[in-house]
Amino acid sequence: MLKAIIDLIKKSVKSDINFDVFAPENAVFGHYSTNVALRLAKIRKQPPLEIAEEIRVAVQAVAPQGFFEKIEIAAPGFINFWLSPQTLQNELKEILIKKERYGQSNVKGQMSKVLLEFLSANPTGPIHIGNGRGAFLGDALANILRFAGYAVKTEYYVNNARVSEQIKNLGKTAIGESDAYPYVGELYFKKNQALKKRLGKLSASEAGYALADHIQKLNSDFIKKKLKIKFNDFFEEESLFKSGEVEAGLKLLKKKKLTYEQDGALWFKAAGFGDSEDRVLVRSGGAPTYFLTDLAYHINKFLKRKFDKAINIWGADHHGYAPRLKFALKALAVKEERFEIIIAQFVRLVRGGKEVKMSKRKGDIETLEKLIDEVGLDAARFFFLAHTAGSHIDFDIKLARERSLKNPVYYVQYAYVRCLSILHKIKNQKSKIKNTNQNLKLKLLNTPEDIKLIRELTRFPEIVEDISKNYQVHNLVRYALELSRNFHNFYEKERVITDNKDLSQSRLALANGVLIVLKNTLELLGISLLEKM
RNA sequence: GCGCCCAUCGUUCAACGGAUAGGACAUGGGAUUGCGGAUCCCAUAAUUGAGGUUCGAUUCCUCAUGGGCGCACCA
Repeated sequence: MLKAIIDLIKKSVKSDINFDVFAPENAVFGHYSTNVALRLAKIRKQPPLEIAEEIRVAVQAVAPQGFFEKIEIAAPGFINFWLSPQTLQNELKEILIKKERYGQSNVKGQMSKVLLEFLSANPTGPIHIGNGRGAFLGDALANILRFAGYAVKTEYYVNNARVSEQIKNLGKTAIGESDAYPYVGELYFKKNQALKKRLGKLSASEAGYALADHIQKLNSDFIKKKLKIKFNDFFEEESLFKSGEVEAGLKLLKKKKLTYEQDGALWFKAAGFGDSEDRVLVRSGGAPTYFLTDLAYHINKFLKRKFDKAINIWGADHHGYAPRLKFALKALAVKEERFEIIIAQFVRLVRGGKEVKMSKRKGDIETLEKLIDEVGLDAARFFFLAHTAGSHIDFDIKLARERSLKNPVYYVQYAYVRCLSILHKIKNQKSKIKNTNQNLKLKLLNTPEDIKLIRELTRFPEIVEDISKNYQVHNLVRYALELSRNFHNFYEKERVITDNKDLSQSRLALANGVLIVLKNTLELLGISLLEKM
């Protein structure tokens, strides 16, 4: 379809034009629609409806016999396409053959090696609810990108540099010289007096480093066992000092004449690359800033490990920092399209309609662990993944608990269980219906419910492909809900097990298709597949 | 003061610049003799305001209003 359209355009227009082929939200406009005639109208100085008709004829000429049910033209100039039942039935066959590979693709050529960094909570305290958003988003996005054919590594950056202010302050807190992190005693020393004793003998910097190590171990353990998120690597900031990469990074910047000294500090000429002001790399006391080590970290990502692309998921409180790093990488000739920062807006915590103000006073931290204990991992994960990263969302803890049984995640899981239940029933009945792809009479799947359900299944690869480009993971959550709805609807109106053996056989194939796609979807999202509920 | 993000049914979230703005929760009705009722069907209900660009604007631009977050030789 695209080919016919593009060929036609090439013949008639010299300049490039942008047009879309999309699946309309409203089913009355067909399975696919295009606005190409509208876009072409001005260039060709011709009425859109006339162009649309021309394209319709051209598409029909190259389409295989019976591929489309119909192609209609609608004012002001859309061309709407309906796939024939036969086309859809063939696609169902594809699903049954490809199974868990259905929707998978291979990215060839450039930009296929991707580093996805996310979560990266400071090792100065527990992981809180706000971190949850980036955590689930990163994990699901990694799954989706891998499925779409990218070679993805996931990484968690541990900010544990001995020389950093935060580690020193953490250390001071540990040895009783500060109360910068007032919850430390309650959370980490109360049940571990030995740790407190051990740290008490150390300098602030060493105590901070050791405590950060202890905290990070607890956090990593939580991530692995309770969040069920696996990282390929935990990359330690401190390691950049040990390896000499911080020094090397500094040398590189100096060599490129991107630095200067002023007020005893070393500055990076960020303003020259579009930043609002220059930035400090080395403080007047001689200590490197976070910016310098972070830059060394990104030099490591791009120049040492040679990732084609680095995607960072950050909380909204870091958005002001993003331009600095972007401009610095630009100065080092790292192409802009190789670096992507996804800003996840804050989650506003609400309890029974009232905002919960996060405070560092002890016992007042809304940890992600507490939330998961209250509402369950699947429900929490589904909630966070359901919204686009840019929106400011409210999380009502009270409501989440009260309504945990009404969480939409169960709607999806129930669809899966229901589907599975039918297949088990057939198996147990030792019926004559066989679970096989041989001699299927898929043309029997011709009721509106059959067609609608198959069509929904065939959207899966398109959704995955879109997300691999726009990173809008919430679209897959919405798809999971829509597919489930379609299945529940189908279930009410049609039967899988009927008196007609051939029809039953075909419907069984359809149920298998639903199971396959639903499984693929939930696995990408990281939502559990339940056998029964 | 400057910058980034957000504003959509009662509530909470969707909608690559496309056609009749979609779902969930809440509210009000309805669905029993067959595959699991954690389901299905129906109804009520929304684009913050004022301009602009466009064949077409919830979407882009300007201003206003109201929120979130930044603006360190913290991370």
